[in-house]
Amino acid sequence: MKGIPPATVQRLPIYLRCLTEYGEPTISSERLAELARVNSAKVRKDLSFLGSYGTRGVGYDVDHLVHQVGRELGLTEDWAVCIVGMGNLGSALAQYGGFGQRGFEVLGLFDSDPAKVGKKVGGLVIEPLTKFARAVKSRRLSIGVITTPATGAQEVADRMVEAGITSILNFAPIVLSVPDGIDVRRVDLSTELQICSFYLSRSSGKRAS
Amino acid sequence: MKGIPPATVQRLPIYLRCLTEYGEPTISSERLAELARVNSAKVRKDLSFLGSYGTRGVGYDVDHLVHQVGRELGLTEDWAVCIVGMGNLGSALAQYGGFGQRGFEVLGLFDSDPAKVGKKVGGLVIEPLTKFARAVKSRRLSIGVITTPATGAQEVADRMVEAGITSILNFAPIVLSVPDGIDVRRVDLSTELQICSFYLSRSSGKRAS
DNA sequence: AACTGTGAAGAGTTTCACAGCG
DNA sequence: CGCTGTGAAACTCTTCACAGTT
Repeated sequence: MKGIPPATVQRLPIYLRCLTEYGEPTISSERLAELARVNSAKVRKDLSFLGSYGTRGVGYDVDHLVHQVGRELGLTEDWAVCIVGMGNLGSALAQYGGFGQRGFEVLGLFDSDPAKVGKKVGGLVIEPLTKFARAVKSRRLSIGVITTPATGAQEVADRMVEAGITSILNFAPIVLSVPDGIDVRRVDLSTELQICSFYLSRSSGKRAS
Repeated sequence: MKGIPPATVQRLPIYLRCLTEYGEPTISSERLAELARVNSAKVRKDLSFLGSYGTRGVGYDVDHLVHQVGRELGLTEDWAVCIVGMGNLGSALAQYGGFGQRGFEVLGLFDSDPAKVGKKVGGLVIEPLTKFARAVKSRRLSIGVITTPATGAQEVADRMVEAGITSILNFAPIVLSVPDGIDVRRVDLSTELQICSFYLSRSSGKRAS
């Protein structure tokens, strides 16, 4: 009875954000589409995968929809996040509010550099990688964020997989090799820049995604 | 005589990275596919959009291919990048090596907070936003990176567009509204986390990208 | 009357499978 | 023989258009 298309999953977080920021009690697909900058048919089709939560002639009840989308995204549970690699980017993310948001909590910061271990970042003490596997178990860490340099990222990923983490957010500029069943999301600055460059050099800025 | 599909453009930077890290003089589509973790037919089709740069029975000349892909991505030109919003993330990006890489140079750091203006980050002095428009012109800044909080991001985007920037990389958790012809790429941590959450809660980690 | 939910058409993307070249 | 380049098939995603509901 399941099977939400990946393309839809990618948009659900955007809808959720637009909805939580919206002031009124109900919203039409047209209005939500405008806020999320997509086509209104897409909104309706996307939402229809979650069930029939709209009212014809009226629209969607915002609170109810927020609840349903959040539930679908698994945000009723709280996910424990760890960050490995406490350079500038790792530290920035550790302090970033986006985590503290609904559904996520940073419960571990790790670095292999002894000089960094023991320092405090955003209320947490940086731990050595040797403590990683045990921490994953005891704190039930389930999302691993990799912010190491490219060198070392694969090794960190291997350790994560071995420790039982199945969901990895990779900021290192490298394509990670992981077993089936592990979900890796790549957030890659230089890739994005190069795509900017492509469309810039055509000087006919079409495209988004 | 042009028209590289968006899906292909997204993958070119990955191929480029794999190629530059590869040690041997030639590479087969099979091998490159393995490194980039995609299907080999996809590699061949993608590369065929650039022209026929392979040799049947042999594979692709790595150096030649690096050159062609780089050219296609517009990396022969050097793009001037500016970062607006010098909090933790902005500072981290300013110091991030990924920029200095081939094709990009950070030539402006801006913040509206007078307390930050004048400080030095990664060799550049933070400037007030009031100097932004002039700097875009004089330094030919062409890629704008937004690392402000969600509040203020839209205003920064408006200023960028007005100043003549047509390519924006947005790290703020908000959907920007910009005129046609402006290319906005979103890099959104909380969105990615929520997608992680979705696949985690199904506990059957299928998917990538 | 207003707006949802959805079949069906259309566009884009991936994969297959193999002809054709080196 | 090995590997590219590519038509064609399969699949996914988007958009249209409208029947159906409140």
